[in-house]
Amino acid sequence: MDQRQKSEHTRQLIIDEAFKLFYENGFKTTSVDTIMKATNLTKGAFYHHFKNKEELGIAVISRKLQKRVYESMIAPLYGPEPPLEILNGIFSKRLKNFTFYEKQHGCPTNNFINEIGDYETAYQSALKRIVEEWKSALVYVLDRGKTEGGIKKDICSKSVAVYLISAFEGIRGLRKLYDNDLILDEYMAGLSVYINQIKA
Amino acid sequence: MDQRQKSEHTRQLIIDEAFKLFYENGFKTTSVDTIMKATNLTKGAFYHHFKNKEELGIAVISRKLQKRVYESMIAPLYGPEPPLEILNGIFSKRLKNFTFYEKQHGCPTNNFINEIGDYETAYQSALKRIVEEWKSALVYVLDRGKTEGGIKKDICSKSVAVYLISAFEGIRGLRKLYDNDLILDEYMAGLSVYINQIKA
DNA sequence: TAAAAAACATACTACCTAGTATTTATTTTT
DNA sequence: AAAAATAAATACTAGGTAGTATGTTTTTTA
Repeated sequence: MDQRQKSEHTRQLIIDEAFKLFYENGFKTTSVDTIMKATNLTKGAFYHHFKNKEELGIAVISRKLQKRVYESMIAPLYGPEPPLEILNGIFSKRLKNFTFYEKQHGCPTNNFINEIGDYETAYQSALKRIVEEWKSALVYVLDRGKTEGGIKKDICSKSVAVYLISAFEGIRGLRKLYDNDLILDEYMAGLSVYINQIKA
Repeated sequence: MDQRQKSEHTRQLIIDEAFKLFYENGFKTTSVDTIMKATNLTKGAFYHHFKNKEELGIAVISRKLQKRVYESMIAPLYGPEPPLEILNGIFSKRLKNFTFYEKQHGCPTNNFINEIGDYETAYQSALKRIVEEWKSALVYVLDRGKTEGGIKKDICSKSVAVYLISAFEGIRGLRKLYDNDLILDEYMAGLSVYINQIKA
């Protein structure tokens, strides 16, 4: 492995372990020491690759989080299936298939938003970029539904997109408080009322 | 002031200052020292009134948070106005009237849920109690709408309640990322689509 | 009014925290 | 192969952290 590859590998390793620990224990309460212990490297390596903890936070958000959201929540929106079917898959079906671990710890993006979304503009911007990308993709699929048929033409795509995202992030937080999926079932039934209203 | 009153006053002072600091800077990152500095008392006073920081956290949730949510989000649900009007007031109108400070820092309950909702069962239970009380009140007003007319009889009150709460908590988080109310307007338009669907 | 108890203050401990300074090992370049 | 550059380790600093031990003041009780 040449130097460039090795360096990139280490950087990614730090980001990966940091993401995991941030997700499980929170951003502000996860120390650089703890992260580096998880990588089996030392503090020297950390400060060689990152200026400070904030730079790592931004990297975790814009590299790791962004990618995860894109793969699971955004890319499917550009698929060929009927819009309503896609929406149901993203906002409903997916939920029940989360692991215990994912249900317990909620949505990584939502956790970041609520923990450090009001902390510094750098974090705000990085997180906002994710939300905006998601919103755009939703507007795209809703507009497609309007032209192809299946979705009412008189609803505002942006508004529906925001409401869908809000409810999804909200339920991922609420689920943390419970030890079973009942609240998820109720959310899903509540969502289907919504989907029903935008159906043409 | 007799001893009992004085003691209760101090306890409440600590809870109030703690709530404020937790709201602005997070629970885990607000130190006991910082809280006691805000009260102009010392650590001795703190550990006389509370066993440890966790006990304070629980007190803030079950005394301060619960009360706030009750007054602003739950009590109005038992008012005499038409159900749909009440729902619009709670989940929509209220939003725009939040102060800059409240928009910036989001919903105190939601912040707690996302920061420590997966941390310890003691926190979970205390937070769950708030959500359940809110949910019950929503079910009450939805059921009233069904019998009095105004709300469709074939929707599941519990599900609609959960979906409304989810979306509300979600948007209070998202709003942190933006420096204006556009996202709130979109949420409100998205909500009105929902309200429209449950209307009889 | 003396004793007891409650309310609080002061001073401390042991440990964790982000970040720095310096050294060593490994590659890459010349 | 020597010089330069990069990757990473080690050892440190200055300050924050929850919690404790003990002392002092005020209020209540007997």
